[in-house]
Amino acid sequence: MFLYVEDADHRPVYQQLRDQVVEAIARGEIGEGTRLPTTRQLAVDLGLNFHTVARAYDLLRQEGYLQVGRKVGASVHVRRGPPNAEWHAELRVLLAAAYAKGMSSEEIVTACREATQGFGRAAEPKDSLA
Amino acid sequence: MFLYVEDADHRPVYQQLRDQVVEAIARGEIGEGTRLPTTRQLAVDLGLNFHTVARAYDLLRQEGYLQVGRKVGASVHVRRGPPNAEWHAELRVLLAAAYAKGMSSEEIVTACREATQGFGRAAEPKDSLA
DNA sequence: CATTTTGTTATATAGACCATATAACATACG
DNA sequence: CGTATGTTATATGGTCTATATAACAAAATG
Repeated sequence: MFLYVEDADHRPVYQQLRDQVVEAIARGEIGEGTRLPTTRQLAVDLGLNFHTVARAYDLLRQEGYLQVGRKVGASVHVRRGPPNAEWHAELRVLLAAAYAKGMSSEEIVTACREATQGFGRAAEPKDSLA
Repeated sequence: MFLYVEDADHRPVYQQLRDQVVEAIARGEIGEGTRLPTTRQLAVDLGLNFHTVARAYDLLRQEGYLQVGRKVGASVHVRRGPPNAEWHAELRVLLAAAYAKGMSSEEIVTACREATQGFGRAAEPKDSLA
């Protein structure tokens, strides 16, 4: 199950869920059309309030990863497009941290390449998650 | 001046300052030994409370970018070392977001390489900032 | 058409986080 | 010894996060 709550994680819970969905899409674990658990079901599974789950789903909808509708639930439906300025700014800060600590540009690029290993397109839409 | 406050930025102010110092080190604008403005001076310059600035400096000290001492102030003194697991996790999430939106691994690596352009080692220690 | 299911909206509370404020202390320099 | 700079302490107010209760709206199902 790719959705879970890490108490030791400093990110707000809704942000953790958002990040986990994004990574699952990138790894091809879920793809176009895959349905996610309902907000109430996932809340019960993870011991959360369904508003918290709904907040994660809404963020993912705003960012263009999910399609969410009443009665039909949430499913993956990615609005493709290049990263925005904020993404580039976040990338710069993150890579700057490594460079400032002594990593070379080439080592950084290698780390980035390694980070994308494991990414892949999902073969086909799935009905639900295991 | 590489330290400023962006009201539209969603990051807490102390985090913005932290990120700006890290980027300035990576770009070679400041290097080993460079002194930063005192917490009181920078607070006045930016219209902040000096506790807020001190919080940014303390975070940078904990993460190993600055050396801070009473009366002597803060200066760049980087504790070199490979990125930690949290850095790798943040990188994965960030790159996953781009991949999920349709970017290929090669395009992502290219974006990372471009993000490191502009990085460089500072020529020599400087007394203070312009 | 009624019921059920699922997301949405509204209001409220409590705790954590953030920035500020005031005050004082501790260390180090000149 | 006075000054400068960071550190610690306590407090306040606003914002954010997660939860809680309640109800509504849309859509699917039988």
